[in-house]
This record gives sequence, structure tokens and C-alpha cells, in this order.
Amino acid sequence: MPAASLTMADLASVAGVSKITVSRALSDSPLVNRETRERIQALAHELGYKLNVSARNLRLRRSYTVAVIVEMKPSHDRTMLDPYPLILLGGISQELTAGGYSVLLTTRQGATAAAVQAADGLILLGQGVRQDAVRRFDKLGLPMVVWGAPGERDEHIVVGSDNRQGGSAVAEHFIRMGRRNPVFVGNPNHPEIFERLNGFVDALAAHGVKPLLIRRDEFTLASGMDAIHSLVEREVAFDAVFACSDLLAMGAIRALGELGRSVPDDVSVVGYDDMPLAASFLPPLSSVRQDWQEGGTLLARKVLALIGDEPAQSEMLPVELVVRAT
Amino acid sequence: MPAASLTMADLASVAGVSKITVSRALSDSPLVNRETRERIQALAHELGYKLNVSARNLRLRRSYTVAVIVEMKPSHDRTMLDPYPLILLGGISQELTAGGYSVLLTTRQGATAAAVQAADGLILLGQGVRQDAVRRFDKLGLPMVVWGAPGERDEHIVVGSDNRQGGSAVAEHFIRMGRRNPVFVGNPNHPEIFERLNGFVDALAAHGVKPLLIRRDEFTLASGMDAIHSLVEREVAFDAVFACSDLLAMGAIRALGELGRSVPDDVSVVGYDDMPLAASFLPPLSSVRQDWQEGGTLLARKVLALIGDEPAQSEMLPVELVVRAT
DNA sequence: CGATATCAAGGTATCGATATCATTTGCTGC
DNA sequence: GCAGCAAATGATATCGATACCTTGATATCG
Repeated sequence: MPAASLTMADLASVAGVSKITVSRALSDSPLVNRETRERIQALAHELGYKLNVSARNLRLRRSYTVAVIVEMKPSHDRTMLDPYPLILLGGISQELTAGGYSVLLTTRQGATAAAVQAADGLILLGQGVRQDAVRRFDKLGLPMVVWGAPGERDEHIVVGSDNRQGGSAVAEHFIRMGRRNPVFVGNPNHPEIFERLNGFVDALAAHGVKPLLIRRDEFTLASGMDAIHSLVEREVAFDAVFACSDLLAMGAIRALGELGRSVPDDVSVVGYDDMPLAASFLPPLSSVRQDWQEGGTLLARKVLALIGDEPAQSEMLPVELVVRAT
Repeated sequence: MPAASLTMADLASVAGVSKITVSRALSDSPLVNRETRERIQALAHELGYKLNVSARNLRLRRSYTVAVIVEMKPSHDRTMLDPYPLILLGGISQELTAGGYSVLLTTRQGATAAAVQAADGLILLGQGVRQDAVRRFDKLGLPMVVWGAPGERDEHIVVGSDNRQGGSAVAEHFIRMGRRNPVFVGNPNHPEIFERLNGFVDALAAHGVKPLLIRRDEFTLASGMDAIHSLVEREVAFDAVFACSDLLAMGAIRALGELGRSVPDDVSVVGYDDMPLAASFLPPLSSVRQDWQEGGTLLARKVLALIGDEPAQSEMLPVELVVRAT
């Protein structure tokens, strides 16, 4: 067991220099002789010296911490229950750590904790429908980056994948397949999904096609089946379905199968997120893929930029329509 | 915009008391008059005073931080890619925050950062196959709790769901269904899965049944299908499959269907994790469910206990076999 | 009624690192 | 040979909160 805690003063007396020199040596300051610096660094390593982060942060009036606030409540808003957000977190964590920052993870409920208030920056994930919550954090006056869809007049920076482009890509795909009666399934209250819908509608309009909107709040397979059933009950004619989650799409495909409609011959279906299961689904599901890892990296880079008083702006990441059998 | 930063000294001079009294008042110390205390608290709130966490931590020689180290690399070890670990994180975060601690999230790679070393405790998630990594953290000498399966002679505390019980529950289920030739599909290198296998084998042995082990490293649908194909190719007789993930189980069921074998008439299949899709799969999949939220809560409670020098010991959470159609 | 306990509050030192300004030493150039 | 300068290092103050010890005022007891 190493000594309880070794301070710079201890190191200094061992090395026969002053503690300020130790401080400079350990932070690679050019103000100390190279020889001295290397000697002290070696000594520190050998003795297992560990910087006292609190002391440094107190002195520098920084916390070198970015709070990541996620929505964890398993609600109908599925976003944060997917595998993907964890990848998002991974990207964030990697980038921030590389920049010497730590990731403080909290839920919205826990965000009043002192440590969060002391963060140098804020990243908000999965706040989706709760724009009010976002505004509340805006007031903290901290550098803040939000994952999602860009709002009208946000004070903060938004990073997200290009939902509008995703929607229009699917629209183009449907047009190319000769579909004239597409349906959109999802919950447009969610800003990201609203964007998908917009992209979808606009791109279709360019071809004189107007889609039908079937609102579904849950992102489950059952909900997808239900959507198809309600369409059929209402005797609506449709030949393409754009579901805003893969699970919804799978549900739709199953319901169509049960009703004797062939996918993709009678109806085309496209999902969203391209979850691992999508490729091995039967039939293999076409879906829109987002690069979550890259999204996380970008989120982190933007906060770091803001913290460093560098300019930064909202950015949407391109998405990719993966066309498979449906 | 409130003043850049308000210190206790500022508050003290406004309130006409000394800063130590302010400190006491804000921490609800009984050493100050109730009236004074309330007056100061109200003032602090009104002026938007925020505690300087670094200063407190420096003085108290604590960080009030628990580092959570997760395995994020999207590898064949699926564990951390599931929705579930995020729920685990949710449980941890909630409990730690309630106890006045913050959650510092890092990957294994980033765990050398100063802030991690300064944590008061450590929680390791998804380290599964990498026991060496676990030992490395053991050396830090910090209170540490690991999610997973209990090892032979661990120095640290392990919290996990009772994989052994999960395995034996499935075994009992198969026996009850009159199955005599069960197969286990999964990767027993992973300690948690090894436990499932053990429970499965032991419980079957009590009935004179010996299962076959089909080793599969990937937890994908394709891998599940592949497992069945290889069984059939080798002309092995089997009437039950225990797959250690739902995706593997779904793959198995599909392959069986393609080969004209009926589930559950010819072959029973049970998966693991009870993912949301399991219930709406066709046929509805039987699966073993773990309570991740509770697991997170428990992990957090154990670290807090250790940090507070209270006794704590490893604990396995009960799992539940959800019997559906398969 | 004096002595002691109890309560409320303050003075000062301290946690460990770093910024600022000062100092020492060695060297260049005229 | 000495002003002048750069390089290397040090002394001291400081960041903001809390622990320890004291002090003064009031209650309680024999």
C-alpha cells in the first residue's frame, strides 16, 4: 500500500526543489530545465504520485467536468432505452476524456446536485419531447450542447443526425419504387420525428404525392401492427410505410403478412435506426442508419469548443438509407 | 445574470455573521440557532449561492464521486450494447445521486485519468471476460463493486443476477416439459454465462439428464441459426434449446422453423434477458428476466456502504423465468 | 449565589495546487 | 569588464470551504 497521499510538497523535498517547480515539471512547462523536468517526472511516477484534482480545480476555478444529462425514465419515449444511446455516451466519453475532461452522468432529476452545477459544460441527451426541461438548463448559462433536432430559436447548440434528410431519402426511395400512397407512422410530437416527417412530406410533395400520417406514440412491435390494422379498418389504400423505428416497421410487416399483403410487392416498408436485428429480420428490413458514435464525438467536441470560447454551431450528421428487401 | 461567483464569505458579510456560521447553517448543523440557520439558508437561496465543490472536496479530502467504468467497445461481447446496461446505469445514478455522490462515467481506456483515480469508489460494468482488467483496478485499493458473476477468490464485492438460478430454472422447466435431450447455446468463457451453464447442468444432472454444449461467441440471430444448423448437420438428437440471449433464441427458432421442426412441439426454446421484443415475437418467446434497475441500485448501495466503512458482501439478485409459448 | 454546563458564534489554520512577482545564475555584446 | 538580458527557480499569496479551538452569553445545579 502506497503512502496515503503524496503531495507536490513531498515530491519537492525529495527532489530538492520547490513545489512550484514540481508543478511546472509535471505540467510540461517549458519554464523548467528539461533535465530537471524529466527527473521530477520520473520521480513522481516512481513514487506513485497522484495529482489532487480538487486542489487544482479550486485554484484554476474550473472543474474539468462536463455533465451529461440523460432521460432514463423508461417511458413511451423509447429513445434512451435503445442500445444506441450507450454508444452515444461512448463517443462522448472517449472524446472528453481525451481532452482531459471527465463525464458526469446524471438524470434530469439528479441535475440539481452541486457537482452538476459546478460542471464546465452540459450535454443533454434524449430530452426529446421535454423542451421545457431544455430551457431550464439553458438558464444555467453554461456551455451547452443538446442532442436532437434544431429548434426555431434555440440559445444552445444542437447536434443530431439529419432527420429531415432521413425522411426525404425514404421519400425518394418510395418514389423510385413507384409508390404513390405512402403512410408515415410515428409520433411527431417528438421534434426529431417531426423533422423526419417534414423531410418526408416535402420530398414527396415535389413529386405531387401526399402521405398519410398515422400517429403512434409507442415504439413497439404491437404498436406497428396496430397501425396497419387501423389503416385496413378504415379502408385506406396505401402501398408504402415509413415507420420511425425498426420495431414499428417489423410490427407493420407482420400485420401485413397476416392480412395477406406481400412486402415489398404490395407494400414497401422502411424503418429507422437500423438495429442489429433489422438485417436478419425476415424479410431483411430496409432502414435509415445513424452514426451514433460519431454523434457522441461531435457533441463532445462542440462543448469543448464552447468551453474554450471557440466558435461552434449546430450540426446535423448525414444518415444513410440502407436498402434491403422491404 | 447573477454575480460570477458568490462565496460563503460574501454571504457571511451580507448576513452579518462569520463564514463558518454560514457553512454550518448551510449544512444543517445543529450548532447554529434555528432562526439564524433559516435566515442564512433563505438568503443563500435568494442570492443564488452555489457551493464550490472543489473547495469542499479539498478540505474534506473526499471527492464524493464514484467512477463507473464500462466496457463500450462494440465487440462480440454484446452485454454493453443492450438496452439493459443503460437501465443499470440509471439505477446506479439514481441511488448515488440520492446519497450525495456523483457518477463519473469512463471507459476502461479512460480510467487512468486523474479524476478517476480521485474517486471515492469504483463500479465496474461489463468487464465480463476481462478478469485481468478487474484485477488491475483492484490494485487501486479503492472501494470497488463489480457487476457480474462471483469469482473464486475475489478481493472485491460482486453484484449480479443469479445466473446459476437462471440456468437451473430453465433446466427444471425443460424437465417438467418432459425434455430429455437439451442443448445449451452460448459462450461459457464469459463468467456469467458459465454460471448459467453450471446451474443448467447441475439441475439436469439431478434428473439424470446431460445437456449438450454448443459454443457460440456471437449473440446474434445469425449465430443462433447457425447453431441449429450445425446440430442438424451433426445429426444430433435434441428436443430443447437454452440460448443465453434472446437473439440467439430467436435465431434458433427461425432455423428450426425452416427445417420443419415445430416450436415448442418438437423443440422447446428459452432465451435470456427477456428483451421487449421477446413477448411479441412469433411464437412469444420464453425467457429469463433480470431486474437491471434493482441491480444498479444494489451496486450503488454496496459502494456507498464500503465507502462508509460499513460491512457489505457480494449478492446475487433472483431472476424470473417468464414462460410463454416456446 | 457561585460554579459549571450548554449553546451560539467567531478566529485562525489548513487542505494541495498554481499565478504572480521576485530572485539568482549564467551568458552575450560592446 | 559590466550593463543587460534570458533562463531557471523560488517565496508568497490565493482559490473557497471546513476543522479545531476559543470565547462570550445564558441556563442549571447544589
